[in-house]
Amino acid sequence: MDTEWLPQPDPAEIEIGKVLHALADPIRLQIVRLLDERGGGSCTSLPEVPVKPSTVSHHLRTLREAGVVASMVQGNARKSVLRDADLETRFPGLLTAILRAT
Amino acid sequence: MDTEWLPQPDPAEIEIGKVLHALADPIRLQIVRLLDERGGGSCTSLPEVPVKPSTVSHHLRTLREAGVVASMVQGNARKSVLRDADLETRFPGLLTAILRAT
DNA sequence: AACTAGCTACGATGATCGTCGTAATTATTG
DNA sequence: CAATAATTACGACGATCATCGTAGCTAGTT
Repeated sequence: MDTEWLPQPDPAEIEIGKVLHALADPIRLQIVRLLDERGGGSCTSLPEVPVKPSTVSHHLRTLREAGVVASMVQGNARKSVLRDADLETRFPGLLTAILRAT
Repeated sequence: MDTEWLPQPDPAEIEIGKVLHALADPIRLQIVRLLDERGGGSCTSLPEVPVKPSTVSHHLRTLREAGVVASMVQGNARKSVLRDADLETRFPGLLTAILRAT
C-alpha cells in the first residue's frame, strides 16, 4: 500500500506561536473543524470550504508545517488528519478549548 | 479618581477567531504574557517589548477589541489588564493552555 | 502506453497588517 | 499658566499572506 507521511515537526518541536498563527485564519479554522468532525479530509473532499482546491492545499500545508495536521500519501490519494493527541500532549486543553468554542 | 474603562466587547460577544488572531502575533503574545506575570501594564511600562510605544498602543488596542485585555484610564495614566476571568468563562482552558506553553 | 483523477508547486496579484514618526490630546506638576 | 509626561490618532511604508489559475507530477485504470 506504500503509505508514507509528509514531513512534519516532532511533537516536542511544535511551537505555540505557529499553532496560533495557523489557527488564526478563518478558513484554516473551518478546515480544522471539518477534519475533527470527519476524522480527516483532503483538498477535494471539503466542498463547503469556499476556496479553490489549490488554496485548500496551501492551507493544509500551513497546518502541517505548524504541527496541527498530519498528511499521509496512499497512491494518488492524500488524507490529512488532526494531530489531536500530539497537540493535547504538547499544549493540554488548547485544541479542545478551540474546537468547543461556538 | 475618575476611573473609566475603554469600550470592549461583552464576554458573550468575544469571538474565538478574533482572539486567535490577536494572539497569533508574537509581539502581542509577549505582551499578554507580561500582563499575566505583572497583573497589568501600559505602553511605556513594558520596555522589554522590542517595538515603539506607539506600536504597543496599537497592539493593546487590537487585544482590547478582541476582548483579550481591558484598559482603564486614571488621569494621564492607563493600565491594561488581562480579562482572564471573562476568557475562562467564554473559552474554558484556552488562555491557561496558551500561557502555560513554553 | 495512453488516459484520467487527485493533488501540489509555482508565479502573480491584491489586501491585510505590523511598524514607525509625528502631531495632538490629556492630566499632573512646578 | 507653562511645562512635562503618557498615550493615542493619523498617515505612510514595507512585508507578509490569502487567493487564484495554470502547469506539472504521481498513481491507478483501460
